[in-house]
Amino acid sequence: MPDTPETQEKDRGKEQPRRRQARGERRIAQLLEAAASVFCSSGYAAASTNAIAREAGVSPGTLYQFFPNKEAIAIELGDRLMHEMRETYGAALAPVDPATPLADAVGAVVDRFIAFTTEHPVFFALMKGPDTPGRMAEEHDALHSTLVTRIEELLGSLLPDASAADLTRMAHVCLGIHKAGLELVLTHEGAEREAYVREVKDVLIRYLEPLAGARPGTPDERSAPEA
Amino acid sequence: MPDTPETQEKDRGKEQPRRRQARGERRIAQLLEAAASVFCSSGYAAASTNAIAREAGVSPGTLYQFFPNKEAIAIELGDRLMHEMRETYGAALAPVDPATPLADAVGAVVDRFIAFTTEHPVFFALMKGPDTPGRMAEEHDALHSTLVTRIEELLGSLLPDASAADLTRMAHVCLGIHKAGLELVLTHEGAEREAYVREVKDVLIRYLEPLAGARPGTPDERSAPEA
DNA sequence: CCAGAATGCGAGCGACTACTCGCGTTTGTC
DNA sequence: GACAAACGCGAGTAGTCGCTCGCATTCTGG
Repeated sequence: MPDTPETQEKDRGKEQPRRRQARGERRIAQLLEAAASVFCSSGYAAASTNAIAREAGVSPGTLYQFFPNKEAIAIELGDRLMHEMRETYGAALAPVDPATPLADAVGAVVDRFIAFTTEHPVFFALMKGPDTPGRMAEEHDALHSTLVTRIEELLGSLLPDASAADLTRMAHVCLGIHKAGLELVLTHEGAEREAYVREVKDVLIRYLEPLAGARPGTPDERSAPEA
Repeated sequence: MPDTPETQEKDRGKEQPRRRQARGERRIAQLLEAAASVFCSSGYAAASTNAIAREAGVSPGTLYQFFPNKEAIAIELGDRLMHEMRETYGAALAPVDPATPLADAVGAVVDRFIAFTTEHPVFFALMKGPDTPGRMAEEHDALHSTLVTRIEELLGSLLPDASAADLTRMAHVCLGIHKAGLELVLTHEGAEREAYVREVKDVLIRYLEPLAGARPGTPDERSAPEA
């Protein structure tokens, strides 16, 4: 009889999450926190599961009680980060109000993403490295595509005559600038970090402003260089 | 008697390059080429010495006849790349003629670096990864510092009133933009690649142009967007 | 209170790594 | 042609990695 409840359970839910006690949930959170720390300082590939377990103060066997393999740790971490990002900054991904001045729109988006990344440095660490595993890269690509599409929409409202290829290219350039800026911002602290944030915004605004032409807004309000 | 010629040889020249036959030099070039290919597709850390030897069509033992360890392969590769870059594009690092229009100066430098990187993709691969070994990172930092200094000099001639901190920050931003642009350029081919090159130049020119103020040159000659 | 599940441990397994060693082959030199 | 040095090989070494397994402990539903 192949239809015993056990068999059905194993066949139906591909990876039915076994019943967890409160203790287990705490361990999972603890392990993910440790993994974030280790990933952040070593990158994904160089991070060893034994090191993660040690950082969390548990044995390797305990780690594998809650995660089937190393990749699953990164995936779960990525899922939680994505979820929190969508929950906290979902508005930053929404189509922008065409009445908003360009400088304000760019500034707001950059501020939000920089705030999220400085609070969760592991997010950048996992996205940067070329050593991220299969499903992780997929998630990254998905986020990347989402952002490119949003930027394309914004640019399309500014440049109705531009071709789709041009819009896509410009969107990729904007994302590239933002990513390079993130790296610079994260390597500085305090006032210097603030200065870099302003600089990144200026780069984006000056790149996009000539394209906007005669638009409503206050183009002179952009932050001026100290010189 | 510790002063036998053999002892002196071992003590004096730290790693006296043993006498090579023409065959050996060929093998070294062959191994470096194979290493470049493997580093390029896997990054430094993920590249295995056995894979490099296999790619070169030799045994692991042969590889270690010419290189003391894995790091030495990357270092020798880096040294040869640096040497070739300085030899070929040394002029691009020299102080710019203040009479050159900004757009031309930026365009020339970007063109040269992009040409070098597309011809030697392993250069970018080794510089990008966070997994590069000790001396490799030092070389990268040295090149980075050199470039920052050159850009600071250029910016200083444009903005005599700016503070040193501001100049350094702007130089880092310029380098970051260039690096991000390189990544975009390398992931495209043909006409699309050309379009990205133009875009990167525009980003830099529009970032720097407002700072130059009323300068001689032909500011309207910069490439216009297709829109 | 007690059976069974969830949790926890850490020695250990197989696979992979950078790297070595002993021995045979090729090459330059006198 | 002989001798030494350079070249070439590939099985083998020690170490690390992700991951497993058997067994002890703690929790929880009935």
